[in-house]
Amino acid sequence: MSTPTSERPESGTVVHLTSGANKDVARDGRASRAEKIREQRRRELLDVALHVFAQRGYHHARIADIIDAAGVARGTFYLYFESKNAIFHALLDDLLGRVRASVVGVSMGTNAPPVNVQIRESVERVLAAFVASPDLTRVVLREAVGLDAEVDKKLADFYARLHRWLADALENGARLGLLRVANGELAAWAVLGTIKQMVQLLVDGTEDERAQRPTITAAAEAILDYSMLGLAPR
Amino acid sequence: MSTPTSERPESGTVVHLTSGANKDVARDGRASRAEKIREQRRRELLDVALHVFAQRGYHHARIADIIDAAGVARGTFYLYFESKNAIFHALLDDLLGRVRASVVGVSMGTNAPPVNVQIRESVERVLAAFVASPDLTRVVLREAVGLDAEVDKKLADFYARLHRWLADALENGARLGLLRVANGELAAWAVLGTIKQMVQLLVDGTEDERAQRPTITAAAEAILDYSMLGLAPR
Amino acid sequence: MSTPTSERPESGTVVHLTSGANKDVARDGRASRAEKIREQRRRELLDVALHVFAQRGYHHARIADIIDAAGVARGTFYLYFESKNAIFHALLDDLLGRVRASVVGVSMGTNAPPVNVQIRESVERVLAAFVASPDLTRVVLREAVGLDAEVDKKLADFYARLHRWLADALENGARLGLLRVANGELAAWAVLGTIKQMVQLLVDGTEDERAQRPTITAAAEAILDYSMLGLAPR
Amino acid sequence: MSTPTSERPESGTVVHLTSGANKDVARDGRASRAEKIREQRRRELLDVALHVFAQRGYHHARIADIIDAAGVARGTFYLYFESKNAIFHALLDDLLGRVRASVVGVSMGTNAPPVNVQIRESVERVLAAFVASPDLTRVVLREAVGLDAEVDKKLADFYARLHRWLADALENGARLGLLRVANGELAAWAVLGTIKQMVQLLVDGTEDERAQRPTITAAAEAILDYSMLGLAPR
DNA sequence: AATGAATGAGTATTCATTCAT
DNA sequence: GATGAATGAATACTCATTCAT
Repeated sequence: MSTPTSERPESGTVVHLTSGANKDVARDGRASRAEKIREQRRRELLDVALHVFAQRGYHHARIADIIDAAGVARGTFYLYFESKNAIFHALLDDLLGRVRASVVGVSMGTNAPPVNVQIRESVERVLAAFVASPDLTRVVLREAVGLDAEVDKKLADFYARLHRWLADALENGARLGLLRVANGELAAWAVLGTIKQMVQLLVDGTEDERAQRPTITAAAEAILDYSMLGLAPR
Repeated sequence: MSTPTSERPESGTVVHLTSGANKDVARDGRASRAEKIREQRRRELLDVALHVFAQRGYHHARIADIIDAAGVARGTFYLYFESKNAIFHALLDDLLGRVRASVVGVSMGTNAPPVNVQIRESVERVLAAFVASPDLTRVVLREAVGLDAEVDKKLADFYARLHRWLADALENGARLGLLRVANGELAAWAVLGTIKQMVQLLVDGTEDERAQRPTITAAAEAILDYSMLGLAPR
Repeated sequence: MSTPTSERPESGTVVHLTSGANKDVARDGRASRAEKIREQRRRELLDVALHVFAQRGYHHARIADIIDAAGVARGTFYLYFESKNAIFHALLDDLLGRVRASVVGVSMGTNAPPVNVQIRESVERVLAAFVASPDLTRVVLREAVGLDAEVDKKLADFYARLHRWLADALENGARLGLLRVANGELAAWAVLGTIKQMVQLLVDGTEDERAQRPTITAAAEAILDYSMLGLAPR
Repeated sequence: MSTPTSERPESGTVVHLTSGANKDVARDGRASRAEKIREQRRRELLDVALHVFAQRGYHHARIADIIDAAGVARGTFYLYFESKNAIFHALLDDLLGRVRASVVGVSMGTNAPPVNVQIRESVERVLAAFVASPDLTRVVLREAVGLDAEVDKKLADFYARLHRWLADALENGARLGLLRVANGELAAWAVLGTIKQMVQLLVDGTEDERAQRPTITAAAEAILDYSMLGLAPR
């Protein structure tokens, strides 16, 4: 296997489980090892595929590119993924799952941090989840739309969920007198649009543009400043 | 030729006029007639292609689909467009051009309308330019990203231009004390993100979602309300 | 196009129709010519495919073999036949159709030839229909069974039809006192088995076996002698 | 291992005997046990393969189908059979061998049963040999022809042998004045065709056709009646 | 002996584009 | 201009077989 991009930090997160008490695990250390190797290869293929998709785009990426880069035989690819489409879905699920996990509700407990701080952190977390895998984010943002019905549905669901979360948050804020919201649904879409644009900014850009890219913190700051205070002088 | 969707308002304007008396156009009536017919066919092909792209997506759309729907021979297609890619570019240019044209600077003349009115109208015009061709907008938004380097460049330029326009406007507003702008560039991206999202909202959506779609005016209203006033109570 | 086997005598039989009065045919001599060329190519491909199937067997025959032998581009093949399977079906239909057409009922008219003569001629005609295209017969007999469900059905129908014809014939003969038939259905199968074996004999065989192959007449003779008189002395 | 069809009567005869006391077989009890187990597995694989071939046909049958059904690892298959082709050959040899064994010459001894009885029994034995393994017979009849050169040769030899046997029998019969034979060779082929057709009848057929299938005795009866007496009234 | 992960040769089919008529 | 038959490059996927453990 060659060494591909491997931008994914959580590549190994799933593996380190067998460390504690493992009396019954002795049973099939063999099996578990095989499992580990299998998982590694899967990750390798995912990483390589991501790289290839990023370079050539989904449609121009050939299975041959992936297996060549991974140093794996043709059939091996299909041992791990059903199809070219399937590996894209795996990548997509990966990103969407991670972003979803980064979204948490605002806690209203007495010793909870101030609401505005919570919100800022929430936004930062979401941005960070995307930016942690810029290639993946770029690939998903660029290639996923219109790929196939299932992908479309996944994306629609994903955005609908984010939208729901935002709309609920806005409504809560309004109820508490913290926010002034005319049309919660539309406003939530507006916020989502802002966030999406910032993600793109954080992740896209040619070489030289990348230099003047905002930091995650700056981007979150901008989102909140813009969303909360608006552009009109106060 | 069959009769396709033809969502484009200017689509039919040139059409079926040349039948009557054309004596005085003797100069080059022949040539001009041919020219007109040619233009008509071109439009027809564009309309049909848009329809096909909207139905099946760019990648799944076959030239055969287009010529079948247009009732035109295979070779004829290539008399009007260099390639499948070229007709997409034509469609893309069409939309981007129209939107670009809808963007006008804010006039500072003494008898010009109030600035906020001008801005509102500007935003509405942009939204309207997209919404005038919802299929086309949807196709461009869904299929254009990542299609090929040239398309990418066109889109990047287009958005960069919109961004520039917004950034300048914000800067002007700030200079005049009309706007409170911390980071003009970022803020402009934020506004652009909001607009893009609203366009998508106006143009996307399943059948039942379409019912609760905002009107252009409401969308523009939401954009301005959100952008100007922000969500925090004033 | 190269020159393949072309064992098929009726290759041109479908074409010679436009000879008589053709006032209205003037309309589209172009179209009819195109039609003719098309039909020729189709035949050419069928002939070549038969040759290839005969050489390598259906499963080992590659489309590449066929188009190489036909001197035709890959796509051209699919202009004429939907798939490799489809061209086999066309071949199969060809043979079965021809054999079916060779089967005629026995005429009972007063000035009709004697029944036994009619039967002999009928059997000879069937044998001749097979033997006229020995390669095709061999291919169908060798490759068709178990190829796919549809082929199986066609063959089953074909044999069922032959069986029906024989069974009816036997029954008629029995009614007229010309035949002694214990179990008409079984007897018909027995006759069919005899015929099939003879067809195989006429069509199969290695080079040197081919020398001692019976003639069609001898084979028909044998079939009738055996079927009618049996092996026991009379 | 799973439990497959196992239509073969001798399939289980060798099985599960070796569990009890095997002290006195100390010589090579180990080896013989291993041998027995091996043989058992081989049979199991043959049975399963036959089942799979019967269901999907040789070409559509995958090794995966066989090992899945047999509950055996991939490599294990190749410990018992060289290839997919090899297991088919084993099956084929099985059937042909059994049928060959069922063919015995007519005894002319003084206290031998009457010749006609012997013949009838011979035919019945052959039919029974086929019908004892209807699936296998069907598979061999459907899939073997045209599979590969070696299979073809085996079948040709097999039929040639049957033909020889029949031809000799006819000749003998003729010499003894028991039979009236014009062309012994051809007549033998005719009889063989009749037999083959009856075997097919006995073994083939859809569910409802199976009901009206003749018994072996009836089929043998039909063969002899038809072959000996012919269809013409005596 | 048994396992099953890995291999890689093999191929039917699609479809954008061309060009002779 | 218009036609549509012909082209052929391009590629995902299957599955029998191998071999290290």
